[in-house]
Amino acid sequence: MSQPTMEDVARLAGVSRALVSLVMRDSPKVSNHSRTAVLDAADQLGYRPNLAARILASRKTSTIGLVLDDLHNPFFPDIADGVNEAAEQSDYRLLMNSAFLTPASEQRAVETFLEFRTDGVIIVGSRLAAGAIETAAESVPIVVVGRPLRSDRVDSVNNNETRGARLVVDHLVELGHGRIAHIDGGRGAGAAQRRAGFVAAMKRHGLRPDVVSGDFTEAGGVAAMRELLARRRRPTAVFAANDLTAVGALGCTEDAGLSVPDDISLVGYDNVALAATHHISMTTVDQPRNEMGRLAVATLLERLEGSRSSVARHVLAPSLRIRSTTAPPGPAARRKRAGTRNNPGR
Amino acid sequence: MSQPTMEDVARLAGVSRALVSLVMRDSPKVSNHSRTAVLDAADQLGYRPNLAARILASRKTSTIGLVLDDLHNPFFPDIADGVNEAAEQSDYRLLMNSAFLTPASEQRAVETFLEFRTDGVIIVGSRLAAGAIETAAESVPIVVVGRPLRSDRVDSVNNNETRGARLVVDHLVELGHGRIAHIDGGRGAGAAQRRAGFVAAMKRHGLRPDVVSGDFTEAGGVAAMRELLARRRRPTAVFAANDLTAVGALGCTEDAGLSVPDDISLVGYDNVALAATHHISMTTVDQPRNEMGRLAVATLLERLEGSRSSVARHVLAPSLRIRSTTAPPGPAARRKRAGTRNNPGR
DNA sequence: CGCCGGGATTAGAGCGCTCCAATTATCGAA
DNA sequence: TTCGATAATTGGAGCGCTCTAATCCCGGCG
Repeated sequence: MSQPTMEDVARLAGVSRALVSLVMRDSPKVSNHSRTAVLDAADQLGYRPNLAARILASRKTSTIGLVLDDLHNPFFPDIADGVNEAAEQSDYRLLMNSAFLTPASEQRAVETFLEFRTDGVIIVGSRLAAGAIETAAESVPIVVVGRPLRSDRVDSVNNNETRGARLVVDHLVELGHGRIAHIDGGRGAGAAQRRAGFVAAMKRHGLRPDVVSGDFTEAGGVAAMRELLARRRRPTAVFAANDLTAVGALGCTEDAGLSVPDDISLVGYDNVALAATHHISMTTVDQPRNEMGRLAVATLLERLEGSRSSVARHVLAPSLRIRSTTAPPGPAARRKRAGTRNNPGR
Repeated sequence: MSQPTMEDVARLAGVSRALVSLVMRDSPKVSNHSRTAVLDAADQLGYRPNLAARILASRKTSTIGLVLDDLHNPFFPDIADGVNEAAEQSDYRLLMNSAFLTPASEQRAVETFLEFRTDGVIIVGSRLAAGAIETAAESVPIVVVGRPLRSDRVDSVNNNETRGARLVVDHLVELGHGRIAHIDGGRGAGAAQRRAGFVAAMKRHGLRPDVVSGDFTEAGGVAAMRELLARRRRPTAVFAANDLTAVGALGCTEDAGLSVPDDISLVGYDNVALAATHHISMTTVDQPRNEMGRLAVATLLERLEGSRSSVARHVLAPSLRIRSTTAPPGPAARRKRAGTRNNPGR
């Protein structure tokens, strides 16, 4: 299990260690003859460069670290896809870590990357205190995705949360809803902005904003919905902070023998693939996740290549996707729509 | 951005580099006095040990690498949770990578860990050729999860695929189904065994096994189901290779105006959280994913601590979860059940 | 009062690689 | 044939840490 080193390869190939190093890095200034000799020897020994040594000597890792808040939320893998695609086209290798929904885990993940001295770090859906991110950014360029952040040192990529929330409220109000509740994302990234956007939009319409707390998970959606349904006066529409929460709320509502959207309209956020399936067909707000991932990498590379030193704050436009979980409220509306909606039958 | 080194800390604290090293590793043989001095100095400088240097000098990374085939399939995050929990209780740090469903990406991910010299690697749902895994295992202990493998050097953790498939077929046959199709997982991990299990079980019942190809993705499920529905004689039941595929098939079936389970019964595999939601309520085969993740770590640690040198092949028992997507076939059965099934209404 | 033992500390030799300056080989031109 | 230039190769000095062996320090003991 003890691995061969460059020294071993050099000896076998009958050249110097430095030459082997050049070959391993595809330097053009190596004769074909010695190149093949080295490559053969390396192959024969099963040689593989030692990353740690390489990093130590070269003082760069050619690696970017990606921290995802929650792998169970499809939003994150979607971003990861974008990040991966962009990273593949660069010379950087990707290393990931999950925050498993807790700040402590996230901190640990980031810390690992800092110790590793990755060239850059992308944090998606950070739950860290702004100060902690700021501090980390002192030692490595960081791009935060999906977490609005006003910092003049940390780059960020977001969608316009306020606007997204407004799109939802406007849509529901237009349908005739007045009692609209919001299941928020608690301390999750972007939750505060979505909540604020909801409150502002409601007030704009002269409506009373009603917020119950959630946590961006499906279970959280179930719990919050249960609470809402238990009320004397139920809301006629519910805006969940993300699709995962909305799916939980959907299941809970049906469990209670109510129908969506006949009894209650439901809106999510993110436009995760699941929401788009015929079976769920959730009205939601789309965030261009793949693009956000790619943009995060591009933003990071600008820093790494030194082509930008000022802070970058990208804010992409969200868009409403109207599907089958929203409809006008009340029995009248329900009757009016009878027979016109597709009904999966399950 | 240039980081302080141990040397800097030592100088500031007025001690030697070696002492700082001891403090950083919580050695007990350091006086309280110098410990605080060092810690203060480190803090003041914002010192963070350099992982690369540390690894190089100590010849161990205290890191285990985790490679997941597809983040979009909740099966993998579930396993990751188990792995994380177990890793947290050990002294090993976790580093992840996604294979993004392609062998090439997976190979790259594994390669990164090999160069990094992680102490061990856990590959979940590997698509690599057995030979490639075997080769990699020459330089680092590897545990493969969710991919049956006969190797006398690579440890593995699996559920009994054959048995899982049999549970499904038996259940469907018991309900009265005869025309049962299987949407397989193509080249995905474990797909071959599930397929074989399906074929064997069908034959045992004297039925003709009908297999169409899928790829463990939702899109694959949609495509395969479309093909099945287009047939002159549709199957009365479909066994999808995993839940993701089943969800795709479900949506597709409903799109076609058919009802599950009235027109077609549907079974998945994995028992992913999504399948358990009231809204989907999918009959499926449960794999103890969290436990599998933990077991993978335990298995790896045994190797690392040298308490086992023989190969370990854990095979856990799958179990059937009967929910609302399976029912007896045919119009008669349908009539019989009229009004008895819960109907979400959407 | 010198010596001993053990805890605390330190010097120094690497770990496997990159990078730079320096050396050697190669080759055409004068 | 010689020289300069260019190409190819090499030695050696680190990169920032760990680890072993050696040293230091100090109180207690004979």
